Amino acid sequence: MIDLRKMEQFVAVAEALHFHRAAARLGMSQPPLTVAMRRLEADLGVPLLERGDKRLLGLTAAGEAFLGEARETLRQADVAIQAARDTAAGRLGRVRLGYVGSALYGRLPETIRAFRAAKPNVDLELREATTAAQLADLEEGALDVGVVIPPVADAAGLTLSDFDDDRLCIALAKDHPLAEAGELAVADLADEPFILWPMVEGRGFHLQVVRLCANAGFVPRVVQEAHGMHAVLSLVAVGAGVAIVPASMQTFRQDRIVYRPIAEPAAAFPLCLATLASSSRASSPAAAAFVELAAGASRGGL
Amino acid sequence: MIDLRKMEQFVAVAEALHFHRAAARLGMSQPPLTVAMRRLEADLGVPLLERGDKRLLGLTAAGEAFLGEARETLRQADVAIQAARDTAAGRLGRVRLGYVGSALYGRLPETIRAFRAAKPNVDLELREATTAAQLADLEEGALDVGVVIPPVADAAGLTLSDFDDDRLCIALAKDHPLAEAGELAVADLADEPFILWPMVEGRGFHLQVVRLCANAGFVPRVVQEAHGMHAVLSLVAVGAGVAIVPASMQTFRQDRIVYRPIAEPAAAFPLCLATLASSSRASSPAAAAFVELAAGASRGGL
DNA sequence: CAGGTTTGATATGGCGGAAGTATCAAGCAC
DNA sequence: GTGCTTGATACTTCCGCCATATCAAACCTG
Repeated sequence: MIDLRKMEQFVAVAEALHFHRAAARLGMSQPPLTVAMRRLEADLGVPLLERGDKRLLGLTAAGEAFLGEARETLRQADVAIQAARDTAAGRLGRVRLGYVGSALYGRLPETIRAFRAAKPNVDLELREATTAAQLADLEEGALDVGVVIPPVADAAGLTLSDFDDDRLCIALAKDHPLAEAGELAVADLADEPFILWPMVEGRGFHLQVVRLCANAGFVPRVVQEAHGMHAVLSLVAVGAGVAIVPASMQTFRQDRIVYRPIAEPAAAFPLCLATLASSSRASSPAAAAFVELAAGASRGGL
Repeated sequence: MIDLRKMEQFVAVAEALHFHRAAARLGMSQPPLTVAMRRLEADLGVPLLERGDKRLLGLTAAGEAFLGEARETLRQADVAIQAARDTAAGRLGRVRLGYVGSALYGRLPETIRAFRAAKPNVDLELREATTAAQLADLEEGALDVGVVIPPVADAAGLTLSDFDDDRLCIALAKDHPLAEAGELAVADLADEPFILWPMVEGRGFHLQVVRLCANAGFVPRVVQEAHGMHAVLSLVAVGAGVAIVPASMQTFRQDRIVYRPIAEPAAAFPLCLATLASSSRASSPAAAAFVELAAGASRGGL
């Protein structure tokens, strides 16, 4: 019989293309894995692995086809188990929500609060991660909903919906020469020292700022990287440089900082909700409810 | 471990709400089924069945939730198995088929139609390309099957098989002086104005014609290039010149055109199917099926 | 209420599958 | 060649599943 265990083993072998490493990942030894794969092939009546002389070369076409469907089967089996446990525990569901760090300064916190209030029995798991990591997790079924920074190459069956439509603005020390101006263009900052948060933490936002400067014809001279938006603003306050931040940061008022809007249309800073097309349909009604609530709030303004 | 067998058993029990009948349906006896269900519940850590005093009353909420997802899991597992088998049998998959432009005027279209009808679940991707480009793509694994013009230097492990055995013929305006002749030699055309399709579109065919003329001792005087075989024939029809075309074009009868066979053996215009030797074996059964169908039809005449 | 029927639970033995250890065989690197 | 890598094979052990046999409780029937 072809059971989930064999599928799991096959997926490991197919991914590692190496019996020994696959066995290690499965926490077993190599010989039974070899035997299991031969047996799986025998049960299917179809070769899945292409064996060169004493070395795995790759998957056959059938192997490729089986790999994808087996992954889906394992994911679905997990859904079944979770569904039973969640229901028994009185939970109506679970939403694993990923978000890029910069989303915390927009309307995401309010949305989270609203969802928790509307569905107190749904587990909302929060995970900060980059856009790329979230998309990967979504495809693996490790995430239900992601708050990501577009553009997103829709490799797999991802569904996107607008979530937040923030803009970027410029944060300056109050006594900065440019602080008097009404509206600034990004180009005005060409010679200013920049404070930016590091590439590793919030890659999408980092790129957004760099791209905005590139459009204005210069490369920002970064004098300081700061972890976290509040650290960035603290450095701006002490006059270390200027920063480009989400406009929603203006809610954090501080005497020594002034915010100036950015004229360029390129200063738009939208966020999208991404879900796996198949996931929102069947396997997670709770996730669908989250997306719906977020979209509804979006239409209703804030 | 929770495997597919237990899910299958649970579905049977949940549907029958009766251990004996469920066991009968599963082709097993009742006692192990009872044990299996207890074990399933223990593994999940959740009761699924509501037991009245010595009688199954129904499912718990968790049981209901699990039932649906378990059914889906079983369905998906079946999809995985079928996908592997169908792919191996060539019923499912993808064939990337390259062809030289002139192949479109032979039996390729009919072959494509027959294959699509025979294997509706196989993606047949069509790409027009020169012989050289196809051979390169085949070696890179970017193409599964190519319809090419021989001769082909079998650099790598390419497998060739005869596909089409057309001949070239001469197309003349009906009132052309040579139209009365029975069979013509290419040399008879030495002083005629030629209509040819351009080098860029159908390089192999272009060369074939030029070579044929060179064998007959002259260089064709090309008065007009026309994109596409039908454009060529239209120009022939209005008396702009003569053309050498695949004999299969004779199926496009037109009052103002006559076709004449060419005596020379060099007027053969064969096409071959090329596949990567290793590919036809394992990595693409669908491609192998295409080749087989093409070869079978070839043997069967038509 | 007695006795049989229905329905599920329990006990035990056999069989098969899966994992482990040990070992082998073939290719590859130095 | 020597040693390493990588997969295949042999054999043993152990665990889980299934079947038969049996039990226990509830239900039905006269």
